[in-house]
Amino acid sequence: MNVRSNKKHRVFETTLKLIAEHGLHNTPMSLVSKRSGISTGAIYHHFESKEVLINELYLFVKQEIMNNIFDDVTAELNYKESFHKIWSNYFHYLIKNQDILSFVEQCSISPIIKEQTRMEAQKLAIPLIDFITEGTQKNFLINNEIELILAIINGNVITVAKLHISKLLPINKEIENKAIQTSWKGLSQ
Amino acid sequence: MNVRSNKKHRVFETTLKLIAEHGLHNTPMSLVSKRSGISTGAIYHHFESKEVLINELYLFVKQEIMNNIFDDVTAELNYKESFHKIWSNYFHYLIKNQDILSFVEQCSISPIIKEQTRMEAQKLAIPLIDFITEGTQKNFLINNEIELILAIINGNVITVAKLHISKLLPINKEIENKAIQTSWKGLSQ
Amino acid sequence: MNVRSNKKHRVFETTLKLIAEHGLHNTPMSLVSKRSGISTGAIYHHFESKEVLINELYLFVKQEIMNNIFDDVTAELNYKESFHKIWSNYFHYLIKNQDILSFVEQCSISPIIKEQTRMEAQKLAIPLIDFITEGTQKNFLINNEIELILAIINGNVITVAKLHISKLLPINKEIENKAIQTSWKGLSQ
Amino acid sequence: MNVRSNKKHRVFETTLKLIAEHGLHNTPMSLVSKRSGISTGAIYHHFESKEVLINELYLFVKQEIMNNIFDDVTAELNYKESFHKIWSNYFHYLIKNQDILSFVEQCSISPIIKEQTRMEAQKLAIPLIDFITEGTQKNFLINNEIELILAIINGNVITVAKLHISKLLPINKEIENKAIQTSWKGLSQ
DNA sequence: CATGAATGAGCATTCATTCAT
DNA sequence: GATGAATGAATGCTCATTCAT
Repeated sequence: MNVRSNKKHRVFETTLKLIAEHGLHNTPMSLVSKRSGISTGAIYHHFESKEVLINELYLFVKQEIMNNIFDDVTAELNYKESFHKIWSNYFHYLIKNQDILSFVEQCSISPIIKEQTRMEAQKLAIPLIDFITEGTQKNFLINNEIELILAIINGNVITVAKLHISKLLPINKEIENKAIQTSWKGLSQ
Repeated sequence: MNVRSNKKHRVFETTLKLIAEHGLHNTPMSLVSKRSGISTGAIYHHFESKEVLINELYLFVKQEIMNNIFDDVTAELNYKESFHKIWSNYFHYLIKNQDILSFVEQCSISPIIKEQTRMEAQKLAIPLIDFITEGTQKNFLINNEIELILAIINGNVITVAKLHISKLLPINKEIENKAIQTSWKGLSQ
Repeated sequence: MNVRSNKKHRVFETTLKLIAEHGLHNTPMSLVSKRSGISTGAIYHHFESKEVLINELYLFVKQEIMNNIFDDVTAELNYKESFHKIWSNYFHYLIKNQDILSFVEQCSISPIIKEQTRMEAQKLAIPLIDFITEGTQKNFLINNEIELILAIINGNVITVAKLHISKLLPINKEIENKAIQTSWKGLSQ
Repeated sequence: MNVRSNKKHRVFETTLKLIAEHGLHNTPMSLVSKRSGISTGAIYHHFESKEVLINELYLFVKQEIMNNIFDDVTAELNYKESFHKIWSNYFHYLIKNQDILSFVEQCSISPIIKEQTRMEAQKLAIPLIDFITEGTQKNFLINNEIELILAIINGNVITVAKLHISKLLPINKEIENKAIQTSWKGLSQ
């Protein structure tokens, strides 16, 4: 990463942390500047506006998630095992990166994320869509619309991660496995 | 409803609409005042601060949801049929009240909602918890932690409602039934 | 004048003074607020934006000028005497209100004044246009386009007032009279 | 012109255009840099500050005007004809260089132009002052103060040029001649 | 000499909240 | 209780100027 993207990266990290801590509604640019050690002017050199920063950050974290969920999903695993691995990777990524979970959820339906951004974010999910498509074609998964299956898996992972974070039900390996079983049982043939 | 709660109600409705439209981060009290036709002074008479208003509204809509999801869930229905009915009621309530869905999701993990509020909201779900507890005790549902089952059902309904609203996949009766089947299949014994 | 317009009036006076002193480019709203003793919020309650404030002020001072230049122009005066009186009233108004002269001149060709405002300002000059029209119809003035005559008179008064203020040539009664003679001689038949 | 002054010249031209377009109050150095293709660093190498740039530009355009108004004013013309020619040259220069007219007028009374600059600008008018002095000495012009005559001529030309640009009264050759007659009639013996 | 990213004080404007009426 | 004008700290953003490369 060069100096330029390094700076963007620092702004991303700081913004993520602050929004998780103070909320989307309560994170001034001045605080992002102070905490990141980058002047407001420099931030605005990299991002046209706060809205653009948030939207770019949204795409960035969506990409980061995708970069992590296929870890150790090798050719040796069968479909069910791969499903299990991806679900688990995704889940552990979220609970290790609670700022990201918090940010993505605050944005999930907020008008701050523009239609264009949501469309681009959808494109980032293509590897996951391919995986699901494969599952339906080979009759591992029920023959539902791909978007529905994707949404349900995504929703399940996030739901369980939020449950863990809320401390209402700390998720240990056993409960995690139950949750994955529930997802798989609902969606498999 | 007396005059006082009538006014609170108007503030709630207006705030809900505005937050769905402009986002939690972008809904000034002055706009709530203008749109509701209630002076800022009067709003502050009913709500100590904006934060209090948001938190009270959060509890209000959570209650409203609960008030609607048991409609037509009568003694004549068996457990699976009741599950189906509740899921469907919840889903249709959300897509008929998209402002509520949008508001609840924007708040779902935001620090604007206080711990105390979340705990009270949890209490409102008792009828649903009872329904799930019954299901696990009578072995209609898998023997998972109640909180996990509740979270997964809740997550599924919201996920599918958001999918519908996003227009990525408009949900007709057929797809709705597939979604309910998926939930049931995952969670039932 | 009621309380409301009183406040607008105070903002006008302060802004006028500050723009004359610091220039159109260098007069922040915060200073207008501090000097007028009216909070920025209150200023923005009365004026949508700084641009709107400047444009309204422009119309206000144009009106003020018109309110003063027909003083003592009575039916007893003949046309030439009236011309002399108006010229003199206008001139003395400007040198007594140098802030107004400075402001009007800074705005005279600046894009800060909108087309709409210029059109409305033009309407305020109707009494003067009527006076010139009378002069051309009764052959006191040369048969030039009214707009040309108006512009030349206006330009002459402002030019001489600026000369006085610049201290390059302090204008006493004798020089003032010479200047008026020059205007009259150029424009009369 | 060497490389250095060439660059200054490009900055002048760009600044002029931008101030005419966006106003004295709304022309950032960054825009001057971008539009001129000269880095801000380089601009600050040639001009100590923005204020210095504006003041130098003011003198530059005043000089440019003077460089053009004596065109074709040859020994063969009599005084009145020379007066006519100068007036016309000045007028046509302004309407061909509306950016200059706009800039000079925005500066005309603004505190952005320093006393020192105004004094130097006055010196540039010496050829014109000589011409007027000659006119008064030879009794072609009325015996008024030179500064007054200069100011009135200058004011008349600018006034008529602004009238043309404002489109309130497009000035054709006929009207131009009327305007010149008015100036001459007012100022000649 | 030239560049243009970086700085940060300063700007226009907003908005939660108060309080005189 | 109700009103909404007023407050002024805080916000998003700009821009004159600097300085490392």
